Amino acid sequence: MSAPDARLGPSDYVILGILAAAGPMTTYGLKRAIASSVGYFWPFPHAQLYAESARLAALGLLSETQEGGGRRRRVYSITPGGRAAVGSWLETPTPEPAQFRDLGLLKLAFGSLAGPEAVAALARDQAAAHAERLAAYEAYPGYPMEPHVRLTLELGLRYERAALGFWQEAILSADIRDVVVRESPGRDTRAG
Amino acid sequence: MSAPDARLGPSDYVILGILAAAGPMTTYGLKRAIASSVGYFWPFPHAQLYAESARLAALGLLSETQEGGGRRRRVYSITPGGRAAVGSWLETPTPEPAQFRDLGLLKLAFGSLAGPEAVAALARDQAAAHAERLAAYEAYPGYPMEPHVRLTLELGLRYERAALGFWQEAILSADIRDVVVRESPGRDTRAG
DNA sequence: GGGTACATGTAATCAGTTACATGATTTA
DNA sequence: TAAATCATGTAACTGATTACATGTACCC
Repeated sequence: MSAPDARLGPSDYVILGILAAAGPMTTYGLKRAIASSVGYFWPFPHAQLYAESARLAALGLLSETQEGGGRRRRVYSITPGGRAAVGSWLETPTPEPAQFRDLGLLKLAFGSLAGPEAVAALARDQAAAHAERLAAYEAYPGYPMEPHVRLTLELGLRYERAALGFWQEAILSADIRDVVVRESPGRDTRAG
Repeated sequence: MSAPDARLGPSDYVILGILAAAGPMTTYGLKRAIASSVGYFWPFPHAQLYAESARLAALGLLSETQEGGGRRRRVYSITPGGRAAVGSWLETPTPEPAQFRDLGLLKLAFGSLAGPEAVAALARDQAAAHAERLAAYEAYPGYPMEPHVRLTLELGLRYERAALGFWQEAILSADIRDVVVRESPGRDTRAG
């Protein structure tokens, strides 16, 4: 059935998924649609959209038409091939672990190079930042949101709460290693 | 004092930080040192080390010497300039929010395109994967680990626990949106 | 009618990844 | 001593980010 499966990356599936779910739109439309859905946790700078969607069109997974009017913007829609590609992607398992890139955490790892003062300042900073994000998450409007997307937000919330708690404990403990010490004795590894 | 501050990225600070903390080593040594510290959450493919550390040497932040023996491996050590760079990096605040790239979450966001069956399968998958990682984290040896690094692991643990709980609830609920529904009543959307 | 914010796009660069290649060391 | 594994490195490519440039709408 001639699947033209040149390797697609996650970003490609974001584009395909949005178009499959919400119908044809311009590149700018894509930008907004992404920003209001997976954009919360999957960064996607708009410049990339142009390259990426052109490539998908070349692969036959999108079809591209130009507007007639003054500025001839491109409008993309998904082809049956594209739809099939998202579908099978959604159904294949996802072995790769999630990766989180946290600059604060990175700095913490090198805390021994800075004084305890600097580490404490870092903790205060990070706690504040996470509190702010948490508040922003909680403030999102509930109504016009696709349920699955809302779910992803729920996990985002939990991550933020975990981070906030972590950094707050780090603040409270004069010596930072108390965070772990306090955790260790009572911790039964119930992961089994 | 002529700080040659060509923009440094996080990866650069990883290299500088390791060398500052643990003394001179070969590129391969760096690879291992990274793997056993921040490598848990900050992926750093070894191929990048060669390019990156050469660049840092060119900037005068590292000094590079060749071994005399059969294979003339490069040994890097940090210069005073390099040490200063890490130091000031550690002391400047970190405004950028952490970003987590989670393929499972991305698929969940597009759950409406797949059947509830597929979403349920996804949830089962993800729960299993996170449980496994959680177990791996908990199994790390405690003793020879630098306390700050251990702390980062602690946050990693909490993230994994949050994710595990999330996906487990998703499994349990026949209809996936229950995860949110159950959360909602207690949560007053205080966004005004 | 000029400023400001939103919309639309290109180009250059940089970081990250994959793939490959080969040398050294251990082990069966 | 052959196979396997660990160590070391290069090259090519793809994806992500930055910077810029310009167009259009609205608002004062």
